[in-house]
Amino acid sequence: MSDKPRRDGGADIKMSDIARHAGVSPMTVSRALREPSTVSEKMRRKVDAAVREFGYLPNRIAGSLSSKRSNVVGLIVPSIRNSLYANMVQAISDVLRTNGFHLMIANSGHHLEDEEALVSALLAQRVCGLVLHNTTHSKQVRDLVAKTGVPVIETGNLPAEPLDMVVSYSNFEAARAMTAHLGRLGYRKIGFVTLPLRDNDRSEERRHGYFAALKELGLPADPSLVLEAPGGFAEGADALVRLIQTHPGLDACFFAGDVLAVGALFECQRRGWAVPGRVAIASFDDLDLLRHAVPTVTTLRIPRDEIGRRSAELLVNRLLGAPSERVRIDVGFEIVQREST
Amino acid sequence: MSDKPRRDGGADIKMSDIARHAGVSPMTVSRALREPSTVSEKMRRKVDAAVREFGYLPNRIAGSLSSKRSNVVGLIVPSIRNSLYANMVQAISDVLRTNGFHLMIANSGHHLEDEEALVSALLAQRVCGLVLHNTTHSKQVRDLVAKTGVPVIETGNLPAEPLDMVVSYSNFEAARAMTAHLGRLGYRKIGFVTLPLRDNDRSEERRHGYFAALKELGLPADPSLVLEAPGGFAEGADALVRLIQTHPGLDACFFAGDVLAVGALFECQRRGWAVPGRVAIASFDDLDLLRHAVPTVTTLRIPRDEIGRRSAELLVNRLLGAPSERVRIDVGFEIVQREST
DNA sequence: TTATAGGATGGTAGCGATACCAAGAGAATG
DNA sequence: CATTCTCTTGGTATCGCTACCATCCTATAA
Repeated sequence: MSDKPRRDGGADIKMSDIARHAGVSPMTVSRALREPSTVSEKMRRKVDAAVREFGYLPNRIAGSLSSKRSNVVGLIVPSIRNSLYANMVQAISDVLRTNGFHLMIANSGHHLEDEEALVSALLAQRVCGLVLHNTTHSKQVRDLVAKTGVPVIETGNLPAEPLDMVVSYSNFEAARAMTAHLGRLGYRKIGFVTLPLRDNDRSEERRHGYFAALKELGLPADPSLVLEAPGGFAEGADALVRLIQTHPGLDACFFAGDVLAVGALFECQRRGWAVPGRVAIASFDDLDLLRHAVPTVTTLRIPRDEIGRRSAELLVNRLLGAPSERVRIDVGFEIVQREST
Repeated sequence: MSDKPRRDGGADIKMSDIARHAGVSPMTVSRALREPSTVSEKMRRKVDAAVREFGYLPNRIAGSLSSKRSNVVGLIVPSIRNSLYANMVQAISDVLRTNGFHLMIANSGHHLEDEEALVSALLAQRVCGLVLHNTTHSKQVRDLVAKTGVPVIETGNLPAEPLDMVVSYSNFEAARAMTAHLGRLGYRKIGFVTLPLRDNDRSEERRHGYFAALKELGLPADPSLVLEAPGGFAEGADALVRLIQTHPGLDACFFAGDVLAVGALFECQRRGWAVPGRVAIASFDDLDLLRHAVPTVTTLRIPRDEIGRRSAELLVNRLLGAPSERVRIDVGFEIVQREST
């Protein structure tokens, strides 16, 4: 190939070329492509023919610059890997696509500084909207968002002071509800395993919810019943074993995050601990896995795809002209009682 | 609907504003931002100060149009939900990001027609490169790619006639190797459960691999030992039960796709079928889950993140000027023998 | 028939950056 | 001291499209 990396290939057909070959003005081509109804049948046919003949692809970059309008939404998630986010991303992607928008995705790895850099980068790309799976932001981010005025959806938690629109559930309420549920089932010594609390308001809220429920149940708040563990099968297993060693009377354990519960369940199978006979296990988030494991696992169903869908819908509506009003949607959650408790 | 959706907010600072406030020309600002080394220390400081003062964010859309260069890579996966792809996506995203590129993602839902529409849309956005998790394309797609000359990575299979660059493993070889492995372990009646074959060359290749291995093993090729199932726990369970009902002598089953094996394993636990005593179970793709299940599950390790990483690296190199040559990387696979076989 | 509205077209001027070339200022050379 | 070279800086012309306004034509009303 050539010296300079060229990426527009040989076929560099532009609108004016199509116009010339169709015997119309560039404006007519532009209109025929974007608002066909404003163009006469005859013109439209001429344009369509030329477009097809040359395989013309309008340059959306130029279009965006000229119209000051973009059709790309930016999304920042803590981790793309995590299947919970994946569900949400898929839902967002689907809604955007059916409305002619595209999705630019980035992952912050749970770091606030990274979020800052990514928000800047996405805004520099002039995305027309943002979805942030995170509700605690640096001042920089808040300023940027305020200054540019892009519509923003926050997700993953229900913040006290939202940037703009929010679609989420309450981590506090969810954790409290599950803990209370365990109490109602008669469990008295309930362990709590959480994802790392640092830089993660969601984990923090869940922990508060756990303690709030204990209080309501009239159970002692024993900090040594709380363990912090990075998400993962092995970590869940490990956490359960440690809890049982230090608290032989443990009769239930609530794993507030990602596959921890399943790891623990497998460990019980390995050690021959009956679930829920020896220890009951409850999880957070309705992974498919939990419904099929043996025994099936009690969990909190968070409607991740609904979150994605509604986020995208709100964004699209706003972009299509809906008034700029604060919206706060609590999608709620549901306790799914299964065999493990 | 308000009159005009504006998305550039109040703060609409452009390079010329920064230039004026810094007392330099726009070109100097542009250079100070992109190639600071070509600008004198003094100028750079003036520019930086002004940039910070106004919180200026360069407009990459304008930049791209002007330079005919974009820093966005397009990615099309069959499903964002699927955690296998998620691993790859994350790896791609990471590499791109450290090189200053962004990722636009779309999912085709396994439909070729959708791929076509998405490729067009991404090319209209003037992405500087494409990653396609699919190696069978419509003529339209092949033409588009050829005409625009964008660098393309294909992934997910090793095609006979690649579009451009390929990073993958051989589904045929992988399935053959696993089937042969089961044969070597002494299993004689080996079932095969595959994902839907329609529009999916990867599944098709796996099936061929299975039959090729049977032949090498001198085992009869019995089509009734092959079942097609959509991915999922329940589907895997169901498939195994049906196979065992129709073939009581079944001593092993190879699940060539997505969580099918785990679903089957759970079913065995429910029915009290010993694994591998009653039936051995082998899977495809090294989901974390398989390493932790009880029993642990024999599987094929496909280096999904390596695929993502190397894809992105190839793309970045090409974009940074590497010569345009066909590259075909076979990342291989590995049989992971565990307790289930 | 003339006036007038309204829909369909086209011309022109940007959008906000970068490429390319010209020019000025020093530094280095003979 | 003149001359050449290099390093910075700035001016100008796009990039490919769309907004906006002017124009033209046809249809309807008076």
